[in-house]
Amino acid sequence: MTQSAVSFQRVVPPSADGGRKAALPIDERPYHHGDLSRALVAAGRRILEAEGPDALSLRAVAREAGVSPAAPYHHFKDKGELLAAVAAEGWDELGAAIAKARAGAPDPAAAITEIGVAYVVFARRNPALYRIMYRSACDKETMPDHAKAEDSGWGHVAETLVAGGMDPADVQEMLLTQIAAWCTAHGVAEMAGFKEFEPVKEALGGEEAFVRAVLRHVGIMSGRRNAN
Amino acid sequence: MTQSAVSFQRVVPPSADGGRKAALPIDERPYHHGDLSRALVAAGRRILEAEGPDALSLRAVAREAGVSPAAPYHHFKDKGELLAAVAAEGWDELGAAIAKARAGAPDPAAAITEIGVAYVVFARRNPALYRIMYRSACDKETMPDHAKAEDSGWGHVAETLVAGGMDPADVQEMLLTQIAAWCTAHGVAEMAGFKEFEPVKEALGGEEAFVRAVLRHVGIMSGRRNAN
DNA sequence: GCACGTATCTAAGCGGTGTCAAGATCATCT
DNA sequence: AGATGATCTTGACACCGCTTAGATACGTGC
Repeated sequence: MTQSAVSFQRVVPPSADGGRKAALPIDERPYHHGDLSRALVAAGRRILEAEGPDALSLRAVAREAGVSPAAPYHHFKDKGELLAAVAAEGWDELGAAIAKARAGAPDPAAAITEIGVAYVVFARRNPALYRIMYRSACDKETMPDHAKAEDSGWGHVAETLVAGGMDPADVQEMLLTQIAAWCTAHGVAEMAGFKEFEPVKEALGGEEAFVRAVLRHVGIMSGRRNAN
Repeated sequence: MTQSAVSFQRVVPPSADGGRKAALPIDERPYHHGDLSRALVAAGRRILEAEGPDALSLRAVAREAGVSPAAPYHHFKDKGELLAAVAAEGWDELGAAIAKARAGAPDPAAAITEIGVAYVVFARRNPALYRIMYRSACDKETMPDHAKAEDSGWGHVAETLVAGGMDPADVQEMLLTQIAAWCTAHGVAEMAGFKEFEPVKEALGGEEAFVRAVLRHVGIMSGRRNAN
């Protein structure tokens, strides 16, 4: 494409406001968005944070992106695929948070706990996003691709277990440990907000301390061995 | 009320077919149902089992019960309240399954594992119901009343821990242990179907053995103590 | 520099949903 | 018998996911 034909929809670069164009006067709105799929995902996350997962409709996302209700169908097969794209972003960010937590831990045993804490903290800070993330996974009964990639939570747990002395050839033991760790983190993530636990949280000095206590209580890789 | 005024809508007792009346000729259908709220919950469970949680709409429930779309609003404030009623039934049944599993265990340590297995088995056999159960709990960030009642999962875990020697006065330790157990069971319940775990399940001889292995791996109350 | 194919978007509409307001019907109490 | 309150229906509204048909703009080939 020649530079002479610079298209006017780039006057406001799409990344500047996350793809929102609804504020523009109608006749200044370009027919082609330019980067709609990314803008739709961004709009989805905004709605998610502002109004919760139940408000996340395809039409609302299109509205937020300043586009007709049918436009998203040219970028996503259906609503589920859009949600999966939003969820994928979440899994990536969760993976990054976990990597950071692991890097800051002094030894593998501590790393396992810190990974769990980072997991729960992420889920508690982004509850709507976390629900979307898990819903698409549970529906398909598969771990999301972004969650089992190398630089993801799952991978970091595996590496940490090996660093802590576990034999990577013992696939069964590795898997059982990873599953146990993952399940506990997921459970804590979904239940940590329950009002019944407020007293304990206060006694321990806040929710993060509470989470740490629960995870340590389970004690994945804390030196104990199983009676089997 | 006098017995002389026996109402004709009792000709077919509501429990006989679970409240379904759609099969009756239209002009034989009584204007008043007689036991609609119970029938609606029963209809909800039928739809849940037959078509999954996404098909569980208020209108579908009303249809299944042979009643107009607005009728449920005279018995439930909104859709959420109907779902909560369905969920409550689920929590009761889960409590019963847990009680049974606990009763069949030789000692407290085994009981904890069996309780967990019963929990996961229930969730895996009634996946749609289980999702409804947890959704209404997570939305309100409270344990469902039916789940924390005396003869419920939560109560049975507590009693088992005490029977195993834990000091009930140590509220914090009790709660942390219960939470850890509950979280693990919930996590396993939601992830046990993941395709990635198929090999391990086969190696262990089925899904129930797999669940047992994971739960034992966490080892709530299996004689080990925490490094804390 | 222009035409054409294709990607992108809009408009209109279908059947479905949750929810509400108004009216019909029935059980019961006086 | 008449009034009252509970229960159910009818009809409507706004929103939803999704489809089809047509409009528009981009970029490539000439």
